[in-house]
Amino acid sequence: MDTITIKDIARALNLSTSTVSRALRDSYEINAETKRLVIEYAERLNYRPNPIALSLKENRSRVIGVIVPQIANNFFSQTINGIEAVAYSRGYHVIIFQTHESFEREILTVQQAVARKADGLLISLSSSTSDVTHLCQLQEKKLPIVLFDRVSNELDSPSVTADNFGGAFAATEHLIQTGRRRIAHLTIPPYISITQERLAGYRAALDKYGIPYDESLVRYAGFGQDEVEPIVDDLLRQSPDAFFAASDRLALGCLEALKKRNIAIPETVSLIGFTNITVANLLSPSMSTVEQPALEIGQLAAEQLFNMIEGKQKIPQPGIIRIPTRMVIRESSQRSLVG
Amino acid sequence: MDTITIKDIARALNLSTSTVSRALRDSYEINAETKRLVIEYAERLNYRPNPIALSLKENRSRVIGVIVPQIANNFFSQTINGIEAVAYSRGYHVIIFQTHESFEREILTVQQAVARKADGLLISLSSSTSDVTHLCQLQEKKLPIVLFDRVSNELDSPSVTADNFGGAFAATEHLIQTGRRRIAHLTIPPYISITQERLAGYRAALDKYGIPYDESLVRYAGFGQDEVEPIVDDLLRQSPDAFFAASDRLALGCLEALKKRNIAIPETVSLIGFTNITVANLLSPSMSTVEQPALEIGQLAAEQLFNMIEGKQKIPQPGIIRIPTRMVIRESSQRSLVG
DNA sequence: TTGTAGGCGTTATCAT
DNA sequence: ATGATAACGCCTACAA
Repeated sequence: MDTITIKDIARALNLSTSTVSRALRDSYEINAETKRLVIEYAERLNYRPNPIALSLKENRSRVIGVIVPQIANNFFSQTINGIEAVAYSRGYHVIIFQTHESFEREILTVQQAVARKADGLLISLSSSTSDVTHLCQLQEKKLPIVLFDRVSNELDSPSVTADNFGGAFAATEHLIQTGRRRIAHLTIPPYISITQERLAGYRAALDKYGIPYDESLVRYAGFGQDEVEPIVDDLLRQSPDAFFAASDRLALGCLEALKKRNIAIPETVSLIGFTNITVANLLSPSMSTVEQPALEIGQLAAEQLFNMIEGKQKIPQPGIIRIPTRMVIRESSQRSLVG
Repeated sequence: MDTITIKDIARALNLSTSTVSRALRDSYEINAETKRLVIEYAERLNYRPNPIALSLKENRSRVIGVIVPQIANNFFSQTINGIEAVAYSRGYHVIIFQTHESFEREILTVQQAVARKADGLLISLSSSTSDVTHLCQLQEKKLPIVLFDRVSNELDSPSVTADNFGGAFAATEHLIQTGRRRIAHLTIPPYISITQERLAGYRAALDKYGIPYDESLVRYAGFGQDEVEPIVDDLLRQSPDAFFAASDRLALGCLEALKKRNIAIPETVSLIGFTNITVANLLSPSMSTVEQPALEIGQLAAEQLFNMIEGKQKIPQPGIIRIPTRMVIRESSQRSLVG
């Protein structure tokens, strides 16, 4: 791999490496003619500074690390899109890591990012992460960290999520207002912040309408292939008159299971995740959704991070920014489950 | 960022950096006691070798670059999953770049990957890439490159795709066998290999059944938001009795447009892309699909790449590996468009 | 068995 | 205006 270096240019032009370096960085104290010569030659040979050498020297990489549980997930891939757009506009590159919902891999992954001298980290916590000391330590070492989506208040960092509470509240309220009382809540593992927030929104809505909270209507599902179906069966035994699923995957799994059992669904609300409105519109039976602003979350999180990285003067305000969700109501024609 | 280096260990233990280095790499020519001491100390301080320094020294990075048009795309995100799994198991890391379907960004992106000393590249070409000399040049410099999904025979590299011809043939044949004769083909930009292959499969099936190829039934759509609808309208004017869409996105766009116009669909086949079978199963109107083995494509492509990177001895067989697709037939109840 | 020196590509400091 | 030198963290040939 015959990469051309500053040395090559220096040799060819009978200059010292320092002169070449200065010429390329357009230093003022350099002869205009020399400068022209160097720049021309560099261009002709398509010289590119070695980012690795620069990283070693400057102890930074112009790379930010993005750590997500899964890439193959509509929400996260759209978030990454937003992050990448912002990073790109600032001349940074993005390196993406997956934790596969494993705490151990999250730790390894964070170590890797740090070892590779990422200038900052954007993290969405794995579902098995309850302890964030590994992140606290980095923060003490002044590494800029921003959490998004799955956040933690154990960590004093800026965080960006959707308004999960509000979205869940609206979804549940809608179901109540259309006559449902026994609303099943199918949700993701309990540790994650979004689960808690969505559950709280659900409970608050029940509260508001004087409907008692019934624990037997709430079920947590992991990320396994065949976990959803038995849980739906289980919930059906509680004779619910509506389903409120906390994610795309669960909502789809739920629909699938119900269809299989030939159960007509009055209305199912999938909270959070149906960024892909196109799909939701075409689903049968139809399903109302709460749309999550994935792109915006990514952009805003990235902007927060760059504020920390570049404007070191500003003290990062460690607080959670919540971006409003948007509810899309799709009425289904049947209501057979309604009491 | 108080990262601990080999120097720190040397100073603390009153040794030279070389001794420490050797001890850590478990060199045979080192005193067992010294070795123990060093390793223990390193562990206690949680020492991690600086990959950047290593990259600079060894002129390689243990990172492979993956270049895709879009991350936020079911197919690509699943492919990346497969790639990552293989890379991870070999101790490599993956850095992902998006070209956003732009030739210019593909070039920039490839340069970046090279500058960052990626040990190899996995590329799915952008839809606006017709010229691959930028890749040929790298190949001459011995950089291992493997193409996947969107390949090119201008480049003598191992390539991995789905059996697009076979999939399209099967899809079209199925439509013919169920009585259709005027099968509209809604497809992606013409430059890309997969478009050509799918079109060829479509034509071959028509041929087999003596149906003349009608150019007015074929339309290419770009990746813009609102491109699909007018094209579908256009196609409808040709009074087709079936649709064969060449991607997830187009198939969904097509369904959406038809639904909006209250047009009953006898059957639409979306070729290639519905990795997300769950969604396809729930769609209304239902739609047969050709499933693409995204994960396997990623894995196989990565394996090819590692063969080139590690077993430099083996001459990479520059040929296209085609992984079979799987067709899932979902019969729709209505057939109103059928002549 | 251990230490010294040089180099990977670049820039900053200090000469000249 | 330009050059020599050292340093970033690591490894390795060579010396001791």
